[in-house]
Amino acid sequence: MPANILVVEDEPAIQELLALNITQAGHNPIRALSVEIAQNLMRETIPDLILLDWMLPGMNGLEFARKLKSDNLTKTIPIIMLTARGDEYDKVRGLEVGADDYVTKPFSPRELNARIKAVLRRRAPQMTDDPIEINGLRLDPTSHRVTGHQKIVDLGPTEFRLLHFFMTNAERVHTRSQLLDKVWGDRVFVEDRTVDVHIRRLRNALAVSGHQDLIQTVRGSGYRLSEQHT
Amino acid sequence: MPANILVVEDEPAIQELLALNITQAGHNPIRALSVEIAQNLMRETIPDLILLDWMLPGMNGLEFARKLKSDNLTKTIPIIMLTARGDEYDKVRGLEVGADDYVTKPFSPRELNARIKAVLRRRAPQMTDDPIEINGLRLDPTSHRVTGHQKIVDLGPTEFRLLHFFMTNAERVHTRSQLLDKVWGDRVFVEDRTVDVHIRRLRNALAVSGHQDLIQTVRGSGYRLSEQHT
DNA sequence: GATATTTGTCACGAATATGTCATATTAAGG
DNA sequence: CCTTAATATGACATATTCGTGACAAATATC
Repeated sequence: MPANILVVEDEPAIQELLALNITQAGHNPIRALSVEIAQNLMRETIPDLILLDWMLPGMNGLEFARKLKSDNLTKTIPIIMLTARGDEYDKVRGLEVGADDYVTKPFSPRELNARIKAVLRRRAPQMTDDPIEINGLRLDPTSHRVTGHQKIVDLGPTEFRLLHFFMTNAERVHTRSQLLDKVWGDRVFVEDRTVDVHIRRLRNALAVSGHQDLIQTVRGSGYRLSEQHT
Repeated sequence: MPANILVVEDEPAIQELLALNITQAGHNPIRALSVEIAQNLMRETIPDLILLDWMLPGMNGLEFARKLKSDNLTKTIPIIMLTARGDEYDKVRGLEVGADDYVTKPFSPRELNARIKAVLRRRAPQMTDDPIEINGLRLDPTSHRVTGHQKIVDLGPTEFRLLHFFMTNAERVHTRSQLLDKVWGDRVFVEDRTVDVHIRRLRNALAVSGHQDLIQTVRGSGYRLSEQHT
């Protein structure tokens, strides 16, 4: 599965190098010479990964990263930062704002590819055992409990898995087949429409705490869990 | 449950990086620039986990790890070692002396956090000999007695161990095989459904003090002891 | 060695969850 | 508006999971 990788780097030679590498790794590089260009490009395509140089003219990488991480739409996009060798200070700052990994310049193509691969492998946020809370709805995997506003939400196994998936991948539209893959498991053969029914059951159950509108229908595409009230 | 994590690393920049990461993961870093300092700090606080650099001035990491693992007081503390990239020799030696995991430098923050979490999760709440009381139900490991509301609850050996485990790991779901592992011991070959039967016997016995609902069924997953009513 | 207790397994009914369909409702485009 | 496609909903047959009582084997107790 080829991924769109946004490369934000002002030095053309290095950018060329990066793009070449990415192409060879079977992915699709999107080049931006500055943060401003990057922001424009992102209006068209939301990339799967961002390679971000830390030293940029104008708005610097740090600021850009912080901005990305504070926006719900983009906060889940992994960022790999490029730092000068031994620039530990940058690394620290980068981690502060939530960069996911870093590569020191001069980088070896091999290392870069390895890290890209590693990060992309985790593209779907791993379902951890940490409790998740969105909009007052709380899901705790270890106790297998869902609560919202002091009320206990009673869910069947499938609905629980479904909600769990939605909460770990919030703000993102999932098609029915994606949901079948991720929630049901890829070996089953069930109708797409079945998802609808489970969505309804989930919404129904969520009504006890007033969260029935949390899962939204995106006509023609699928479903999405979002905190923003449309 | 925040954990105290001792970071033994002589390079200040990297130490800073590690400490920041640990803080962001919700834990409490304790910094030591050398093994000697670490040993002093450990007189005050016994950490829950040790991040140990392998290349240290003075006494090296290997020696320190071996020392920790040979002392009864500290042998159970998990150790994650930091090795230089591809230094397979160190990895082998490290695992030999009982390190629990390793991370190669330069490490990705995400990977580090994942490993920290994994190691800490393995730290199962130890079954102590202290009496436990939940919801008016009291279990005393030393006298092997269970009482609830003045009534004595009569339990068979297996049911006692089962209840003991549930009470030390309350509010979380345990699958049948987890229970078989933890309560029966991991070498036995018993049917999953046997757990059901023992759960019923336990519930039955707990009925004399009105605690029959303390252990709840989580359909499709397992069982859970919880004070909160469904 | 006789008796009581504990333990694992099974069979079967009850409770619950699941997938599918038929039909109602809703949104989008002309 | 009206048409059409997409989604929501209720109902239902089926499948799955759980609770329960019974029972025989193993173990402990006297």
